Amino acid sequence: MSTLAINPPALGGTRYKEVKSAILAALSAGEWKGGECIPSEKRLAERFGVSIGTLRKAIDELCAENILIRHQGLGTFVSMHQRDRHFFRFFRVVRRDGDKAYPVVTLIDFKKARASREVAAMLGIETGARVFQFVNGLALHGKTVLIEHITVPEAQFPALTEAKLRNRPNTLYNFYQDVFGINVVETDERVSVALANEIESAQLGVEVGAPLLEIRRIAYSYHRSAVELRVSRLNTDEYEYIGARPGRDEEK
Amino acid sequence: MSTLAINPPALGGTRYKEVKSAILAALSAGEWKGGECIPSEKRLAERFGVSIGTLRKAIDELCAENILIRHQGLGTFVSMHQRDRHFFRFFRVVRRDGDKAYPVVTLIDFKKARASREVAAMLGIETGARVFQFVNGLALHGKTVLIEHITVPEAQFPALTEAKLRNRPNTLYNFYQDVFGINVVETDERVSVALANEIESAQLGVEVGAPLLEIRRIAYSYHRSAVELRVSRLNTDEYEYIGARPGRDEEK
DNA sequence: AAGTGGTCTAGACCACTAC
DNA sequence: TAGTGGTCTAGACCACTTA
Repeated sequence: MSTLAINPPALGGTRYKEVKSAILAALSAGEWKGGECIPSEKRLAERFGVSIGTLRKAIDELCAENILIRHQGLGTFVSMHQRDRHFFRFFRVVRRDGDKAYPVVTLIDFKKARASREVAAMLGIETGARVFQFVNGLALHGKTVLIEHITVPEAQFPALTEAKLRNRPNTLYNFYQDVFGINVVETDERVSVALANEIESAQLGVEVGAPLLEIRRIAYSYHRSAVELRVSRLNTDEYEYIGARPGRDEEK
Repeated sequence: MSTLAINPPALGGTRYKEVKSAILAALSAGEWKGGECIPSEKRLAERFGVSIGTLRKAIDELCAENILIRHQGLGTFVSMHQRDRHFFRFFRVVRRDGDKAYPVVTLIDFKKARASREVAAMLGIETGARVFQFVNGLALHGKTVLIEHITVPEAQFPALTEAKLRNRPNTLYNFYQDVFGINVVETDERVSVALANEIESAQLGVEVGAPLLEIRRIAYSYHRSAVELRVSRLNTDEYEYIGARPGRDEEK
């Protein structure tokens, strides 16, 4: 049907913004899934009743936001952020000499819980809502240097189990995408200093009270809806956090 | 003359990339200075012998990189990153509740020195080259929470003096732009944990050995030429560092 | 009213990928 | 060879700014 046809620059302001919203809506609705190819520019232009140039401008923005990926001669695909080199877009820890390595992840703990007021506020859910909480240890070059405390809402991750988590073949965000249809496209991170507790001390091989880098991350899906809360603690003896690159506009 | 005219997709690959390079070259040459208006799109299109659409694509990318800023009805301007809201593109410290405040800067120390091997490597200059080193204390909400150790090459900052530094009206990067014609357009930052020394202890009001967040920044001008090295130490009792926002592509 | 950038069109031709 | 996205054109009209 043409319920998806676009009207004159009504609500969104401009045609290409309307087209962009329509594509985003189709993505949210699951019309095209992670890694799949969306229709050709020509077909989409016809579907939305705009010229190719306008359609391209909409897709340009979605590509700039890493929501879509173009491949010349192949088509335009729904981004799978977590594969290959894209991995380091979200994993921002490197050795002091700049060497980037893939971490070996170990699941340390897994449990069901209820969202505290703070957690609920950050995830945009109700206080007391059911959540899963799990803890990962990440090893780089054979040594555990990072502990992650992850919280996700049960509502968005139905039937998540420790076994599924342990047996996932890919990265965590890839797992979210494949199993739950959740696409992490953006994160906010705040960094500060914290002191190692007993558990971290044991896992990281540092003394209790040793200073660690604490990274608090909220991960978002398409319409900036929060899907995951993650508090990580990093031993910065040999590794560092890659900070900002204000190449693009970030605040407005 | 038409030495600036563009040839068929020769070296750079595509027309708009050539145009982009030509504009970047004109900027480096100082043809248009910080804050100034560059010629209209129509005029530039004629000058480079391309259509408006192609010229716009070149400028689109330069705007995306925050090198130019468009103002509808007014013109396109050479970006002054450090003014107003743009300030927080480079100043990535906020109170834990998210409140953003402008820091009050105090010059604590200023001296001439020679570049060590490490500093020289990071700044892309020769070991032993003359540099200026100065130290700032930054206060937020009336309390000093950040100490910056800044190193700049004398070659690029001729006749920099303590007095000039102290009397600058604007932000530091604005000062670089106005006085030395140096445009900071990009930075790399690495974050780790460090322990307060005596000086930091006194300035920040923490104990010697208290854990601080250390941010090491290299600031770059147009062609990714390094212009400043800055090591900052932050007391994260009440403030945090704003980390990555992988909304855009950063590594390739 | 004049000048600017912002949007949009309806094509053309090229480069790349797959078959 | 057919289909895809990538580049480029030569305009039109709109929205905004300044005067």
